[in-house]
Order: sequence, then structure tokens, then C-alpha cells
Amino acid sequence: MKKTKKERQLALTASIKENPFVTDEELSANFNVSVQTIRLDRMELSIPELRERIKHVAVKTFDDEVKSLPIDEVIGEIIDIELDEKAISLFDVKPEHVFQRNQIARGHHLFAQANSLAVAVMNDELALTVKSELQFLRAVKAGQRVVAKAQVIDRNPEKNRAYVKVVSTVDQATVFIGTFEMYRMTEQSEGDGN
Amino acid sequence: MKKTKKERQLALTASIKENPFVTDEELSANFNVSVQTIRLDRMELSIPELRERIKHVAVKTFDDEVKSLPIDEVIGEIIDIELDEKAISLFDVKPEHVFQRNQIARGHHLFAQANSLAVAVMNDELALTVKSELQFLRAVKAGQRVVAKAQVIDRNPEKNRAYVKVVSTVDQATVFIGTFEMYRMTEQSEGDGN
DNA sequence: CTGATATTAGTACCAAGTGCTAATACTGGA
DNA sequence: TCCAGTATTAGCACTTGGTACTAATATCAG
Repeated sequence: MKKTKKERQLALTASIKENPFVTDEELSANFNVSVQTIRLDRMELSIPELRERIKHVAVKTFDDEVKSLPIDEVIGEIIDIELDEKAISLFDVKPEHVFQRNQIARGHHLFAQANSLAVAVMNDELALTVKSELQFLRAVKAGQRVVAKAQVIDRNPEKNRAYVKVVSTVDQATVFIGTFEMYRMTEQSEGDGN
Repeated sequence: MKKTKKERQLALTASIKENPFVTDEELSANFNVSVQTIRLDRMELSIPELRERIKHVAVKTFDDEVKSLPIDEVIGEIIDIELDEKAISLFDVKPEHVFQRNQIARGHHLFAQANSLAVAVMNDELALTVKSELQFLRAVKAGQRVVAKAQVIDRNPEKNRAYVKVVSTVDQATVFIGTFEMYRMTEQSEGDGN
């Protein structure tokens, strides 16, 4: 049985977002409605026609040929944080994070999650990693969710240091342990003129 | 005065390369020839029509929109490698690798370069990092080129282990030192059924 | 001046639409 | 049950940026 207008329009939006190259005709076939209905839907949702959509995608790429995104600000999603104390982040391992050969996550992704969490938990203008010791205990595979828990275990205000321990687990099993010696830059004294 | 056919076709190719979004009509105006001439030129040069050109640009970007995020197979460019012995890679620090606040490179990029170099130097089907110790000695800024040198310093064939030391420098100054205990997986014995 | 090459013109057609009008279907409430 | 209002479908003219093809002119070289 057919979906309601609302459901269809939601699905339509999703469908086009996922594949901007789809024509009204294909959509009408997918949703078992007439092409006109699809057009009306697009109007209401103010989704431009195929050619415009494609053009936008193309222009976008043409523009940013420069930037080619790096790893994001924080790797993983921080779901809990108590500054200067502890923090937790989640990282979903996707196919692009693993070795093709055996689907095992590359070490630097686990490190990136842990390290950026260690940086985030510091209650400072900026924190830099000085030293770190890592143990990769268990292979993590694509599709798994890594939970990283960071804990500030020690501080040395005179030397502007803090020590953070990060334990990452998958389904309660520890897969990675890292300790980080962080250099904190709280003082704005030597800030730039900006 | 008008250009010869050859000149025009050269200019046309360049023109379209520079701006794939130009229509035949615009081109015909640019070169002071008829639209048909432009079409004939495109035929001879086998340059596809506007929409196809745009679509290709769009598809390209759409493709790498998916994969762009992961760090690539090897971070940095390997310029010299002696399997099981040593390897060297270059990594140019770009704006996207640094903290916005102070332009200092994020630790995980240095780690990623070093770690992937350590993996690469292993003469094995696959190598995984087991443990590692890192020192971030000096801040690296955007625009600098990091030279990472990996050296296999020890081996323990019975335990399938190897030890790799990576020293990264910028202008001869050491910025990062990492030691990696690697687990090697040479034996195909326990391979999956794939 | 002739023949080949180059250019222009014009027609029919296509895809993937927009914009508009009109008919039909469906659905909820008095 | 009927009626109003919303939803859906249909149909037609028109638009862009072309393709495919034919035919008429220009232009130039020997």
C-alpha cells in the first residue's frame, strides 16, 4: 500500500540526497506515483531539478579542488565531557578506516580518536601532545564502534603538564590503551596580536 | 581577424578545460563563429556536450566525497624504501592539518605518517602496530615539510615481531620520534576463505 | 577555375525538465 | 451520505542545450 504524502516526501528528500543523479521518472517509478506528483513534491520541498542539482555538485567540487578534507577537528563524537577530568567519545569504524586486506582498523585512527579526546579534555586554550605510549591490544574491524574514555590522571601546573590516560573498548573489550603527556597553553601572555 | 581552424580548436580545448560549464553558444560568441562550427569542433576533438562534462565533474566529486575522509593508504609520499630495512616519506603540512588557533600540526598526522611508514617498511603481507612510544619534540607548522625516516631496529621472528624506529625532521631539526612494535602476518595459513 | 575543405543554416528530434490548466480520486467531517 | 478540500494524475506548450543529418555557401590552394 502507498505511503502518505508526508512519508513519500521524506523518502524523496532522502533519496535525492543520497543520489542526486536520479530523474523524476525514476523517482516516480520508485514511489509508484506519477511524474507530476514527484514534480509537485519537489516544488513543495523546493528541490531543484536534476540538472541544477548536478551542476551544484559539480560547482562545489570544482571550487574546493583545493581543500580535500583532512581528518576532522575531533575524531569521533564526544558524548560526555568534564573538563580537566574525563571525557568519552564514540568512533564508528567504517570501511575507509581499515586495511582492505583484512578489514582491521588502521592504528592511526584509533590514535587520532584517543589523541583528539585527550586534547579536548584539557581545559585550556590549547593543548599539545608531548609524549605518548600506546598499546594496540586487539584488532578492531569495520562496523565496530569504539568507545574511548579519557581520564586526566595527573597534573603538574608548574611545568604546564597534564597526564591523560585513554582506554578504548569495543563491546567492553579493551582494544587500545594510550597515555598522553600533554603540554597546556593556558596563559594568553604570549598570544599573537590577533 | 579570425584564427585558423587549428588555432581555434586549441583555444577551444583550453577554454573548455578551464571552464567546463561553458555552452556552445557562449563559445561561438567568444570565437566569432557559428554554433555549428563549435559543434563540429567538439566532434573532431571528441569533447562531450556541456551536460556530460558537468556530470563527469559531479560524479568525480561525488565519488571522492565518500572516500576523502579517511586518511589515505599511506600518509605522506614514500620516496625511498628498502623492505625490512628502512624507508623515507615526505609529508607536506597543509592548513587542514593544523589547529586553527596556532597553526601547529595535530599530533595524529605526525603519528599517521610515522605509523604508516612503519607498516610500509615491513616486508609482509600485513603488519599491525602492537605498541608504540611517541615523543613530539617540536611544533610543526603549516607549510613545513616533514621528512620521516623509518629504520627496522630489531626482529623477533619466533614471536612475529619487529621493532621500527621513526624519526621525523623538519629542516634537519627532529620534531618527532616514535618507536613501534609491529606484529607481522606473513603466514597465509589462517587466511579467510575469500 | 575547379575541387577540397571549412563554415553556416536549417530541420527534426531528444531529455529532463517548467508552467499552467483541468480532470479525477480520496478522505474527513457535518 | 454528500460535500469540500486536498492529493493525484493528465495533457499541452514551451525551454535548454544539445544530437543527427542535409544542404547551401565561403574560402583557399593548385
